[in-house]
Amino acid sequence: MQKEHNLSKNQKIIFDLIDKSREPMKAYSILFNVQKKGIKAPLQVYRALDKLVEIGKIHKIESRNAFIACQNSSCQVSKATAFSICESCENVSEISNSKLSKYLSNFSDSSGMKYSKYNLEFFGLCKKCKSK
Amino acid sequence: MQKEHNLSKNQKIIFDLIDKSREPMKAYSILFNVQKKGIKAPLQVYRALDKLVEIGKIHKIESRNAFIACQNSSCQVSKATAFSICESCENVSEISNSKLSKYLSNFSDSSGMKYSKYNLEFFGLCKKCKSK
DNA sequence: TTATAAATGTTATATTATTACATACTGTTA
DNA sequence: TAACAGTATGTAATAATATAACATTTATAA
Repeated sequence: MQKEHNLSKNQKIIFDLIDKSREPMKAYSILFNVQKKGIKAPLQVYRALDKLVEIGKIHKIESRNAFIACQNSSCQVSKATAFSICESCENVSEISNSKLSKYLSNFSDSSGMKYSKYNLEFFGLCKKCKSK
Repeated sequence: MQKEHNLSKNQKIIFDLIDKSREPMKAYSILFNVQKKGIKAPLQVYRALDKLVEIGKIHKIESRNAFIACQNSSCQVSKATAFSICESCENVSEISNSKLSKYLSNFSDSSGMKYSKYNLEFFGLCKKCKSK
């Protein structure tokens, strides 16, 4: 199970904002949105984001420099993430597919490298955009 | 087969530099290295990088904002990329594993999304760093 | 309670990437 | 070859993303 983390004040403000958002949020858009709550500087945002990523409450979409709340109540998600990204509407969702995650978590090759984490991003067109 | 592209002057300068590098290169490090060749501005670098990525001669390592030359002579690689990244020495290499690429290229789920591209980044410790 | 780790606040700055606009080159085809 | 379209280049300015450095405060636990 995921360890229960007591979020600090800033962490909670920022997590709640991201969690409510239907789309990935960028750091400076987060900053803009929390300024009325007293969070004034980029570093305050980035520190909270770093922590939230570390404990798996949010994920960074690397190709977009944006953050979404974890959709997955199960454990280990911060070490094994997969997303689908629509290149037209930019909708992003977390893929929760146990076969996929099992396959990738168990992946090993001849390089002698020990993999402890992965991030996978699929790109394409979502149902809506496909039919346009 | 991969279409043969005649690289332009800037594209060639920048590709050659990246191709010779044993590690992923960042845009501004590339800029610094090609200034003696007359490429003076970030935009000149980014334009060449964009094109080189588009035609699959290089790949962007999203989690590192860095670029490496494609190690794969086969086609389609720019649409189906996988890398292993050592979190200690930051060594990055392209994974060429046909089972993995087949599995991911054929991946589909119930979302109704049509996937046309993916990027996968594995993290861990390489052989050398593991034994330290 | 005292020490330690974690979080916060603040200023400044570094790094990564794009906009906007003008010009030049390359290849095609009329 | 002239005209065109598409691609590439040059340049300046600026936007967007992220971190360094330092001082202080709060939470946790020994």
